Amino acid sequence: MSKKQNKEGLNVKKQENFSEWYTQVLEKAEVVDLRYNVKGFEVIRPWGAMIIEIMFKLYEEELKKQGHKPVIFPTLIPEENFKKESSHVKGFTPEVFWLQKTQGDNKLALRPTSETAFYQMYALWIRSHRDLPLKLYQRANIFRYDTKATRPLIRAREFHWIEAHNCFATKKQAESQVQEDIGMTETIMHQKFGIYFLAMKRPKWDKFAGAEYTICSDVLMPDGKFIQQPSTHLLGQHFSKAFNVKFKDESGKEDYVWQTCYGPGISRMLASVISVHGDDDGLIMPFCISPVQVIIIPIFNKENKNKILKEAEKINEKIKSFGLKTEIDAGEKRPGEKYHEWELKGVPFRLEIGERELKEKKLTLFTRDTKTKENIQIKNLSEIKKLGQEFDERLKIKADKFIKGKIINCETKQKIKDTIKNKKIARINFCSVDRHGEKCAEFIEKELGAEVRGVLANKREKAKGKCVICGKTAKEIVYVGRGY
RNA sequence: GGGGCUGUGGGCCAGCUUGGUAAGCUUUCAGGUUUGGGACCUGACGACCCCGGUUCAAAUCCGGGCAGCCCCA
Repeated sequence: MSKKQNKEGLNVKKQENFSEWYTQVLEKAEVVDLRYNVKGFEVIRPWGAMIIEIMFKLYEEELKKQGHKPVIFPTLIPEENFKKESSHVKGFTPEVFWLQKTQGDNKLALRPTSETAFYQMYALWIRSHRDLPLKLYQRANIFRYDTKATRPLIRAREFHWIEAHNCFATKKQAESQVQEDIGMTETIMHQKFGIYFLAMKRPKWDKFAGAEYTICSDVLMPDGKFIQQPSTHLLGQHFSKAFNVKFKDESGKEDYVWQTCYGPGISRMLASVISVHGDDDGLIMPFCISPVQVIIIPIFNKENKNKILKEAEKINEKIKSFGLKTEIDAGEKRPGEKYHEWELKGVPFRLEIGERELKEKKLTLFTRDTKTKENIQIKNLSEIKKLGQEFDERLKIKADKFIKGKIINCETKQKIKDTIKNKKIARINFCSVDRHGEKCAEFIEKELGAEVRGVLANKREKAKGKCVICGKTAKEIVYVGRGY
């Protein structure tokens, strides 16, 4: 290993070895520390935690805007709650972490998700149509004993998410909530964080345990694998019947509420932000979620140190006054080393201030994604806010392009196989996403090494012809890819 | 779930075949010198994943465990 490679920078290229790149960038940019000694659990370090905090905030602001209120539920759920909804208990029991301490005959679980905690309380809180709609969310960590290989942030056994649990008087209202949820994923994850997704209605055999249907946002990672991001579920009345969540309508008639739930996984979303935007020099944080939006690097020597630092402080205050997150790196390291560190951390803009800048009353501005340096007049510093928006727009456009040309229509099994091998997505005629298609899906998993991710949620695509797998009449067009 | 590989100072790793004083680079700390793209000099701190077995003697061989990575399902 050469001297250069021993330094703190990355020594693999994202394109050549994504797995290794991902692990390195997580640790070297100090997002997480992977040395914690429980499988599937990682320590999130300050840089990562600050990013996650901002992501939570943006998401929660949007939830509140859409009429949700926050709530905080206990981490423990008694076994009897799980058992109330039969498919839920079947789906989640294998993944539950059970506690050794029990409550009478009741085993206690670390929540893998909180439907069964929320809804017994909803039964107490909801009496009348006046109590509806009820839209609550919580910020929570949840625990799932995933039996697949774990990957930091991508597939962890603890993750940090938001879960929203909503109740309505009618199915129609519940269905429009599902649409609102997809819209929220678009507004926050795509428009703000720059992560492009396909809204996929999952096949019947792959829906959330206890739901009528599930719509997920599938994000394509640089290695050609899908990662499931926020999903929204139409729970219908399955849970409300199980937990006896009833209301009286205007005419005094009693009915079970219609429910939905929505789960944006923030830690997992961070995995996508890192993977989608990052490059061979490290992270590239979107301006709107970077804990430091502008890093100021003073360039000084013994003689002019005080003068330069004082000037840097002035600039810092000025940028702060525009409502931006900024910091001065006044340490004794040489400028070059500071440049590398902050580029590794993905800070969008760097301002350099030294003797030269002082003389000419301008600053040198480096932009992380384009790696360009330009001069900016001190009096024009307020422009940085606008530059930040342009920065995020560029990231988004670049990320959107990634999926272009990746969706391949496949008419034969061999072509599906080749498409998957080429890290692309197969779009195929498929017999059916209800029970009858499951055998074909199993074939695809076993023989072709990929998963049926579902049908497009918001675009009715008509299939013509035969199912590529079994040859029966195709009812649907489905998307097939590898998944995490 | 199946297979493969790996585990040595904070980080990257050599040593393991053939058992016998654990090497190097980097980081960190102290001092000096320096500061416009990963500087240099001097000195110091710091390690064999865990449990058991074989042996006069185990980083090394054997068994088990734990953790990580990769491939497959």
